[in-house]
Amino acid sequence: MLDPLSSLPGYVLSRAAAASLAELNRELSKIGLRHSDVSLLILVRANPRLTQSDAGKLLDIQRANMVPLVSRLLDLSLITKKPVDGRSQGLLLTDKGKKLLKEAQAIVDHHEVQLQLSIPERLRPHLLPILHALWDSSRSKSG
Amino acid sequence: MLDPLSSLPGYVLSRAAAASLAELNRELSKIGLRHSDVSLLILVRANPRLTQSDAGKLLDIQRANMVPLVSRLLDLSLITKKPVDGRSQGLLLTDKGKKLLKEAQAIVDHHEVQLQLSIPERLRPHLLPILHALWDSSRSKSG
DNA sequence: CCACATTGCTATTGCCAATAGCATTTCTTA
DNA sequence: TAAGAAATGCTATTGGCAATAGCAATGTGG
Repeated sequence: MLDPLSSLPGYVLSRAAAASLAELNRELSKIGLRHSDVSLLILVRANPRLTQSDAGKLLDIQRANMVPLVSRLLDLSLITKKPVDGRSQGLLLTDKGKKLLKEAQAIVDHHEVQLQLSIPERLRPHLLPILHALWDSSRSKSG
Repeated sequence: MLDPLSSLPGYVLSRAAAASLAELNRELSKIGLRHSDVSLLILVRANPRLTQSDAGKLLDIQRANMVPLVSRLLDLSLITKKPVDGRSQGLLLTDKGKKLLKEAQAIVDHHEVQLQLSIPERLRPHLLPILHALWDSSRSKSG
């Protein structure tokens, strides 16, 4: 059966990303989180009092779509909000959030290592540069 | 603002794929198609009388989710069904489908070329091998 | 002060994947 | 060949996530 799609980098890129994300989500579901939760938690840990809007900019998630994501983490008591001014609220990890993030981080780390190991050693140094090049170029067309 | 995510290959992979797909869909929307439509059309062109189930296997789309996809292309008169046996039906491109696919192919080709050009020439030969390595490993975990 | 931008939000829509279950048809094999 | 197993196409539903339009409250700069 002919598969003309597998010679198209764009197609393979999408398939690889989808499969990788699905695998990560499978692992993360064991601790009740999704990849989007973890990316936000990691961001808030690195940037305490980060604004919901600014987080959205870094994650390329629109303000409107940040609402249910943040709400979920609030409901789970993984983060809190502290008013920065009258309209903005800085996000902070709770102790529970910090603790759960450590577990999530272990899962993510393992996932990332597996990703690295999955490609031939010879090609490994080129992985991140190539991905960043792809990312940057696509980004410049939309943002 | 710290962005600890951009050093994670898995994260960058997802972001790159999402951005690339969004860009492709933007272009394809001009001719009323989506990337999933085009991938199926390309597959049917390469494998006339391909079964809906087999197409799903190649595209990694479950049988249930193939239904609305195929229905849409039928409604648009881009494909037809010809019974293969009592339960299976082979998919075929209509003349209209062939014509529209040519336009889609031009868009896809341009997209793929841009993708290639977006990364430094030195890294270009490594693109497809790396993506395939990522795809294969993720695939082996789920399929 | 006033026009403008920003923040967080509601509400809706669309795309796509996942699951469970069903009727029909085909294949297997005992 | 009859019976059980598998395959095919489908319905119906759910969940995750992105995109859009619009709103009230708040902040900012001329």
